[in-house]
Amino acid sequence: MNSSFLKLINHINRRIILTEDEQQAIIPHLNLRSYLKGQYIVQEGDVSRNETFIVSGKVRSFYLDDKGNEHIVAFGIEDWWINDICSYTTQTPAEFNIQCLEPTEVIQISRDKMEELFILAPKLERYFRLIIQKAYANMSKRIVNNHAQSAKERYLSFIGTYPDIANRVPQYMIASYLGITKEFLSSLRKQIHSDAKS
Amino acid sequence: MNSSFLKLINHINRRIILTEDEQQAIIPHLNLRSYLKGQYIVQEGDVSRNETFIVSGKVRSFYLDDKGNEHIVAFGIEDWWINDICSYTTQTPAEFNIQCLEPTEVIQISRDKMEELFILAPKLERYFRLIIQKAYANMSKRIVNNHAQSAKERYLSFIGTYPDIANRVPQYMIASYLGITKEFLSSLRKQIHSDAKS
DNA sequence: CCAAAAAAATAAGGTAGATTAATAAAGTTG
DNA sequence: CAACTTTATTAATCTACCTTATTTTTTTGG
Repeated sequence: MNSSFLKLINHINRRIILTEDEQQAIIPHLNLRSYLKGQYIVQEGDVSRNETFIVSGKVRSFYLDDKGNEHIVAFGIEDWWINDICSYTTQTPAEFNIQCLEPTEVIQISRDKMEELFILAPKLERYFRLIIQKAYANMSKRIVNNHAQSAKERYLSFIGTYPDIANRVPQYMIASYLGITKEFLSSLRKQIHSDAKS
Repeated sequence: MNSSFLKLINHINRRIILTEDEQQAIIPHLNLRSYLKGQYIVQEGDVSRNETFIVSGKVRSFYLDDKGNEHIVAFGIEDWWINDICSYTTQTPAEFNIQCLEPTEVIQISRDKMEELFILAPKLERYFRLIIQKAYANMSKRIVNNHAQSAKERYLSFIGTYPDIANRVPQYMIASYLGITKEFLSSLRKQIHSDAKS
């Protein structure tokens, strides 16, 4: 089996049990696709037609406000699903952009194919329920932490939890994700470094 | 059929199609329960053992930080599911409290009963997937709005979207939900009222 | 390997929202 | 309805974080 497809099948098998037959049946519904750095998987205003699983690479999901400021909602890395779920489920124009931060390989499943898959292997409903439940729980904690913690605490917690993201995306994007300006993040980093020395 | 159960069945039927048999089979798995104002459906430190659907009443889900400050994560009203999903799925101690703000009637389904239900009617996996997807999409927008909008804008948007909650819970809880202090919310309201007059 | 662009750092001045503390209003209960 | 508790207002002071502007460093690509 193609190693990218295998990666997804393994991801599924870690959460539910697929028979050999089911695994084989799923494969033809999958669509492998490569994006270059900077390219968009979903653009604001377009309708999101696919569920997207990241095989390799790194993406960001962001929102442009009235003043043209970017607000990063989420990063996506290897082995994560990423989408504008609202656009995908209601087939309405996306409010978020999903852009590749490096060359990125993904597996996509169109909405029609997804419905076929759910009939073929209803267990997949559970798989996606578990995935989104996890994402929801993380979002809830993030809401709370945004209120309960200072920017410095949130930054330290972020680089602790996602060191690979922290090291490989520009700082101004981390600032945007944390909800602070790049200038303020820069000054926090200065503080943190001088704290570490003394 | 008991009218509370009917309320839940209708809620399900609005998203998936249940046969008459399936509806009848679901009923015995449901557990009707009443709480008084102030009582806890889930307490921090306890394990959440049930999925909980609000038939009537109003609840809040909140987190206590190190300094003992309350941070409201969500409100729950009629026809909403509410839970500490992380605690429920992993059967670990809850980080959030879920407390009734008025006398509240709920339908609960224990984890074991839920597994039986999923075998009985696998469609329910889809129902819960749809429910949580919606909640996730709302959370994402809330994260963005917390960054893109001022406290005043968030407050106005909140009372516009949830007038029934805004009118029936104390202001200091709305402040907590919005991530601001009650004093600052009070001053925002003063501004808003004088804006309206001039 | 150099020029241009993108990202990061620095610094001064400004503001949204926090903190503290005191008072007033509204709800609750015996 | 009086005493008490909870909730809301007001106001002064304070600070975490923003804005704007300039400079330095790093990355990119021809």
